Amino acid sequence: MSGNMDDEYDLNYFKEHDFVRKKCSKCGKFFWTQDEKRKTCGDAPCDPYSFIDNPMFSKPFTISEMREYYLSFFEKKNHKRIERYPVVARWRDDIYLTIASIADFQPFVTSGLVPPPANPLTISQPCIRLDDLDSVGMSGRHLTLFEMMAHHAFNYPENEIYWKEETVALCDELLKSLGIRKGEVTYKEEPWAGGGNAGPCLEVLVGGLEIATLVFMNLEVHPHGDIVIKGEKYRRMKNYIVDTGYGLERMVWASQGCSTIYEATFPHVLEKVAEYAGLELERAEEITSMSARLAGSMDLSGRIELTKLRKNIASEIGIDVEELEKILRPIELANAISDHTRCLAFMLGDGIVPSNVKEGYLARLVIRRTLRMMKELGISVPLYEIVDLHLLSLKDFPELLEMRDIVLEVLYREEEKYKETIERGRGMLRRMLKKDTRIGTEKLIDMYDTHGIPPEIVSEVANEYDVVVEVPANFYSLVAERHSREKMEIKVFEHIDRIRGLPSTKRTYYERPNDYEFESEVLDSFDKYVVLEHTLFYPEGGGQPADHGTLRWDGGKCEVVDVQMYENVIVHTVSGEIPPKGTVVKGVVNRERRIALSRHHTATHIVNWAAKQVLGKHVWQAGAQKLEDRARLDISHYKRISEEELLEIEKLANEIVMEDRGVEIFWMGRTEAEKMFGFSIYQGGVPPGEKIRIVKVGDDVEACGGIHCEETGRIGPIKMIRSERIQDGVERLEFSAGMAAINEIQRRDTILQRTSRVFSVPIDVLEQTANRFFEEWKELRKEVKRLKEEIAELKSKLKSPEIEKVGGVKLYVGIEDTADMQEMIKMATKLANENKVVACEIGKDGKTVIASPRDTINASMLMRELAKRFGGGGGGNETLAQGKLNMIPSVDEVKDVIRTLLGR
RNA sequence: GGGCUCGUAGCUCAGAGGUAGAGCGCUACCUUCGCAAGGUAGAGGCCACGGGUUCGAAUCCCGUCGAGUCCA
Repeated sequence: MSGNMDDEYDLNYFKEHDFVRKKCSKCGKFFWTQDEKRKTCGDAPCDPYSFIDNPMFSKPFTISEMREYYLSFFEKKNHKRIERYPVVARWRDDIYLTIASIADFQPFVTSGLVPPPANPLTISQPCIRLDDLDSVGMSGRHLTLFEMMAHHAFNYPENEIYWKEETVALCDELLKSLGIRKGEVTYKEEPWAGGGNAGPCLEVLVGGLEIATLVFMNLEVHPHGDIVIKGEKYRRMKNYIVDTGYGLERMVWASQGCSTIYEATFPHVLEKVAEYAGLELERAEEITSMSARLAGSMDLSGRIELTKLRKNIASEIGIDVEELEKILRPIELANAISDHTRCLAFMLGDGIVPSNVKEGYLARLVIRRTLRMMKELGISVPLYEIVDLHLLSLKDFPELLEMRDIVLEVLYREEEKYKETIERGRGMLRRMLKKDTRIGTEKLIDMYDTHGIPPEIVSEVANEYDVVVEVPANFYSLVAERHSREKMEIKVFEHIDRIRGLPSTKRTYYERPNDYEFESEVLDSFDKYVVLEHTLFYPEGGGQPADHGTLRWDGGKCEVVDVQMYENVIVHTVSGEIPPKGTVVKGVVNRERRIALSRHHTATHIVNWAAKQVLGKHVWQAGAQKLEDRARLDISHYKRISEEELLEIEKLANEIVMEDRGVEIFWMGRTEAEKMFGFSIYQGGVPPGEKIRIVKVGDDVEACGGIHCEETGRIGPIKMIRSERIQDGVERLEFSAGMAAINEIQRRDTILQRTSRVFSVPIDVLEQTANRFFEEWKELRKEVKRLKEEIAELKSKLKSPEIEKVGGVKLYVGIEDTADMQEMIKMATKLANENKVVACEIGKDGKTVIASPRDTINASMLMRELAKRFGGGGGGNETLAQGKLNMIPSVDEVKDVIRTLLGR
């Protein structure tokens, strides 16, 4: 760490309020305190918790009370209260979940590009962090979901709101007002870095607990930076940000002085969960409290520390580790279950659909983890009931309750699905164990990786067969090894450096969406690329493919086959000769293609909206692609879309078309747009920049850079083609719009017409006719099979007299005129089985079947010998062989082959 | 986005180039006062679909559709 950070903390506020800077006698870090006698920094593991059974504040607070107290405190201090953001970070493409309050304002507000929604502001932001999953429930202080209360000030060179002095003063005043006594707060110096930014930071410690972090973000990663933190070079930013984070649940915990944060945060759910599990929490109160206190003084990360923790606590209390484990484990599980279900209430309530991809996978991870723990604890009520307890009690978040029906159904389905997976796995294991009683590491990994069966289940089933399974300690890293990452190739334009010197291309396609011809100067041209001063050609983006067309100039012409935008420079890829630099070219955009693409684009917005109406608010665009003849829209949804729903979506979409609504397109400040329309504007990803382009189609509002129809009526008909499940939890809708829809409808109609002609029936009865034919065909097939057997029976009886003896074996050779393979097999096997005859049936086309009784002649060898002699191929087993001969042998020739075979 | 599995009787699955199978369930009969159970016989298969390789494909290869699962 660079030494020049030290004076960052030398604040007047500290000096004026009797704070002194000290060096922790244990960890050696510096901290500020009003307590002359204090030697340690106040943080774990240097100090133990002192607030348990000894509340830090003047009165106990509930979550609601503390949140309101905090927010109104800062409101009184001229901060604007801001509504919370969703826990799924839709406005960002670098993280799935909201992990901190500052995440709400990254990257555009923090970089200075976009003004904040208010300045300064205060917020209580629910955040989800899944990195410490293993500690949740055990440590007494880890939660998957917590509320980060914060006040933020965004300072610019020309406009400073406030900085370190005021931030610390506000913090100190807040804590004083809560009843903290002088000398009980320490401010520990701890430089902070993360996400490309860094800065000095003070950790606020009370009673051994870190309740807040005051970050002064003023550095950014830079290759020539002069400040080094954690091995990275940073430099000062022009703007600097007060990024505070107060742990709501921790403050409530400190105010109550109960054993764990779980008791402070969701006491009612915890009680219920204990009740479901038949636990009596009071009886273990003393041990829990002791354990929590000790856990506080430990830095928990990873398994090893946890076992160490157990040992310490056990020796402290004076019982052995197993005994302690038995008492603590169920309580820890109850804690974790209560926590995870609260996390799920927010995840699903904010619209995450469990899936095997993206944020949906994280939701599934939490769901399955919870189910496993519920099973271990012997809870038989369904998962959704526990989540429902949270939904009903989270009165400060009525928006979650609005999603209740969907959330509960999703959870019900997930639980059923998981049960099925486990059941299937058990079946597989039982079958496996019947054959092979060894289960190696390889098999274990395979079961988990391929079928999702965790090692616990494998051991459990193996125990039924008295098979001991050894689970390697590094099991999950072995799984990870299997997925050794292949690096994705990021396509970078090869001539990017040449392009960088050029001015941004003027994009006239936005102003003149109905023009297809223009003239412009060639700013640069090389290889097969052309850059113009301005262009009507739309570059690929937002799921809309590039325009095609032609460029003409004095003495030349070329086809535009692709258009891309690199750093605001639009590059036309052409085939044919290229216009020389400096010439003026006439560009003509392919009109049909452009119209088809824009129809599909506008239609995509409408279909997305319609799908939300029909399926629910959790529906979110997961990707989209427009083509000339159709468009694809991927949406998040937790079950298959039924035929009826698809028709309903189609109807709704076409209604919007027929209402012929105007499509409004305008540019708007990002923050303002988010405020006005919500985060649902980011359906197709997050566009960069301060101003974003808003496209309103009917009631659908999205940030979108695409080219659209001016009225919905211009889209023409929208025809849903099909829905497809592309991932678990992601449905793809395929549809055509405009002329493409007409083509699709006509294509389908033609198929119907022709098919009904095949059956000579009207279209109306086509389905029942096809059904009838299929049923009859199946009947006839059975009938034919029965008849063939009957024929074979009869024929084989007739053949008995023709049997003759060759070299000690009875032989029948028949040349069949009409029989097919199946029939010949039946005849031959009958002769072989009932009359102990080597039967050789040869069809007119050379297809041959040989059946031989055991201990006579190997049918397969005979077949191969015949094939060798007469051309063709074939084989089989000892008693039955099939094949095809190119020349049909006479009976005598067959006998001859048999004689030589027997002679050997 | 990437990887790995799997689609065979109503259900659970075996078969892994050579005549499509087992258990449960179903139907009928036998046994019983009746039920449970047992015995006997039987029905029930576009082996997901479309191509290819082969004398021959449920089986091997490619594609499509459907399902499961792990990783990011």
